[in-house]
Amino acid sequence: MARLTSPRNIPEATVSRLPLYLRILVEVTEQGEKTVSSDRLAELSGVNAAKVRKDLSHLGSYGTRGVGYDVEILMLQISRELGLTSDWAVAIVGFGNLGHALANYRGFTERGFRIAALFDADPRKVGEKAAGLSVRHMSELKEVVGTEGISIAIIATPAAAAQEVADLLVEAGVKSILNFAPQLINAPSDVSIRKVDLSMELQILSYYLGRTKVLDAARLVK
Amino acid sequence: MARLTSPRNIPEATVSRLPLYLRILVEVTEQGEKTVSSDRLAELSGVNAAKVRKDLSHLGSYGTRGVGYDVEILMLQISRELGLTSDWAVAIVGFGNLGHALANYRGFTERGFRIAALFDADPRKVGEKAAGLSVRHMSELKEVVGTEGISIAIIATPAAAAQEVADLLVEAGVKSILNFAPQLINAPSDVSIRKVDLSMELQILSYYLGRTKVLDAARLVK
DNA sequence: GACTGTGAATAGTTTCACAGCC
DNA sequence: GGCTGTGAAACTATTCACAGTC
Repeated sequence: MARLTSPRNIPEATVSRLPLYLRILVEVTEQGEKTVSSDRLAELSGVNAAKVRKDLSHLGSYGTRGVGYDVEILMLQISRELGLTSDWAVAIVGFGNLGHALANYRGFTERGFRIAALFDADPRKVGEKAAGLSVRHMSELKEVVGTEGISIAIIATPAAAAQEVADLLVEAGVKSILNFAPQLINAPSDVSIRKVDLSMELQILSYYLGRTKVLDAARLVK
Repeated sequence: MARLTSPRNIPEATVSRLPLYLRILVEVTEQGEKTVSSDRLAELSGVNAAKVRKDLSHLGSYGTRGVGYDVEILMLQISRELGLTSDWAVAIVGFGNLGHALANYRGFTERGFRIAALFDADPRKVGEKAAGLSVRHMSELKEVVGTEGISIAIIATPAAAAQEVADLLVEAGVKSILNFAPQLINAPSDVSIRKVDLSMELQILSYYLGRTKVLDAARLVK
């Protein structure tokens, strides 16, 4: 199925920054501040002020010239746009080190993502507990996705299992996948996939380390 | 210090894909294939073939028209460009769930990143063990960074501690930081920082979930 | 005939700069 | 005077399309 443009279409780059602004706004609220300027948001988020304004303009006009943005209203608008007005149920597949850590990660629940089920293919792990849940066997996946109303799944399996797991998830009706396995996942185009590859991040840092070294060397030669 | 352009300057977007190609090439080698075309690399990496070719052209001309790329040579060139020809020593700061999981993560060592030290500010965690290492107290950080030759640090602390930890790391001479704390980190411009915000990833997925819902609804109305 | 390397075209993103409003 | 909202300009990245090479 082809992806249609949504009613109000927000650029990808902007979407990926909205959660950041939301986090900052929560912090600002906790400080008791009622309004915030694009300059202040820029400072707190590490994003250029013009970019903040352009990003926020995609949500509509919720700022007041000369004053700034009403923090409360802006939070609401961003939450609404991101679909965070109700909580989402999340499943974690793969109960190794990473899956275990993610199950216990406070940040998810704090931001309205309820970890609703844990799965593993290894019968020895089935029944282990974390975050008040027992690990279930993969064979239960389809059923549990239905009963728990799971919309988002996190893949934290070894690379070799990732595609198979993704297929099962798609079959069960999951439309959003966050993939931690270092493995490309193919899925129908109506399924959103994001990936986090931890080793890749270090390898990218390694590149820039190299560049700095070259600079240092150049400086020494001078 | 201002960031200078490096000798052969590779676009950021390309740099961030080089580790991906490298991973694919390792897989291809294991299959015993000696050459690989941009089409095949595209298929295996989920990147468009023209983009693959343009990316690789930034390394120089290591392909052969009518044949493809020599897998061995290409791996070597990418490794060299990414500065992965020797292993890097990595420190993990923060020994909570996530820090613990990262310490045991096989992917890092498999790709040449040696976890060389673990730190935590909590005296009760000091002495705990993971991956053959004992957790050390933050007060030892500066010294250990020197003796272990640590170039890259991973911050896996709560948000509130992240900036302070980053300051200590910078003071100790660390030039690359991977930040898992949901908190902006400020550092001198010669320090590279990458961030991974797990909740943000789910929030972004939530946005696209919302879009699909709208589509489904639209279909139902029709 | 198969495949790379790359200019040219296109698309997407960021930044500037300022008119317009409070 | 302070600050938003936004066209226009600048930059970055992607994709096309094909000449050039093996």
